[in-house]
Amino acid sequence: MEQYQEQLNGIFHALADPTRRAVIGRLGKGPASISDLAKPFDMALPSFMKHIHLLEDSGLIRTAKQGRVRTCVIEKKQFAAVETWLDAQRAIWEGRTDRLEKFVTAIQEQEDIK
Amino acid sequence: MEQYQEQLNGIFHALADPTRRAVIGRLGKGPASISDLAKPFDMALPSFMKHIHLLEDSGLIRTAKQGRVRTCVIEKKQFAAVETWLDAQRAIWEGRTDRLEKFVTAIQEQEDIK
DNA sequence: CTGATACTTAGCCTTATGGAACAGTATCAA
DNA sequence: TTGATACTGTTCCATAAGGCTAAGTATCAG
Repeated sequence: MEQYQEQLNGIFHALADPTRRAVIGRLGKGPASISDLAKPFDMALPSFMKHIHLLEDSGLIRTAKQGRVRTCVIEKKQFAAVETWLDAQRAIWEGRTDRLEKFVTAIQEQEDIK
Repeated sequence: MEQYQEQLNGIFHALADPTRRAVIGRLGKGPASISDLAKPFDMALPSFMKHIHLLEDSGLIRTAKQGRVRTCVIEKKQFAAVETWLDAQRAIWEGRTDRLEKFVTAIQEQEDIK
């Protein structure tokens, strides 16, 4: 539960940068290598790599190296955390008291205490 | 369009902090004053205010002062931007070529160039 | 084996973030 | 009118974020 919060921190932070959102957009069309991904950006490779690392740490993408090429893939499952959070908010707005809301208000309470 | 990107920067950044998400969660239940909102957090008021300002700048909440009390309200409409972006990503994943995707790939292209 | 390619590592720099303290200002309540 | 309440403004601090260059490593192509 606390872990869910940290997951959200990472995901939202990752999505807060336009470069990283663009990478997500690109990877939505299929896997790509680092240099392919980096091409459209006017940025030194090491700088770009930081974005990739951050995306990977957030769980939004996965990467693997084959020979000298690192290939990146989108991790669609991870986006569910955002969906869940949004749904949770709507549940609160609508005063719903179903299982989803209970799950969420529990988290919310945890958060409030902390 | 460029504006949409900056909106997303602000929103995602705002949501990347657990204190701010907790405030959103609380405001989902109804309006509240600054000090009511701040109560659950072990944080000096000026520090807390920064979160409020940031949330307000992102458009996720609105605030107004009456006498000495500033009341905060959630701005549900603003969450639509996140929804739109998520839908857009799914549209890309699914290779959809409807209007939504066209809108989004246009944005994506813009982003890629920049 | 040698050069080019594709990252990686390491360090540096500037600005932003998230926290603090402390001192104000402006209501409201008595 | 005086004290408490509810912010607000200012300044400071440590760390993280996002960029850079320069140098290093590890394939792969010839």
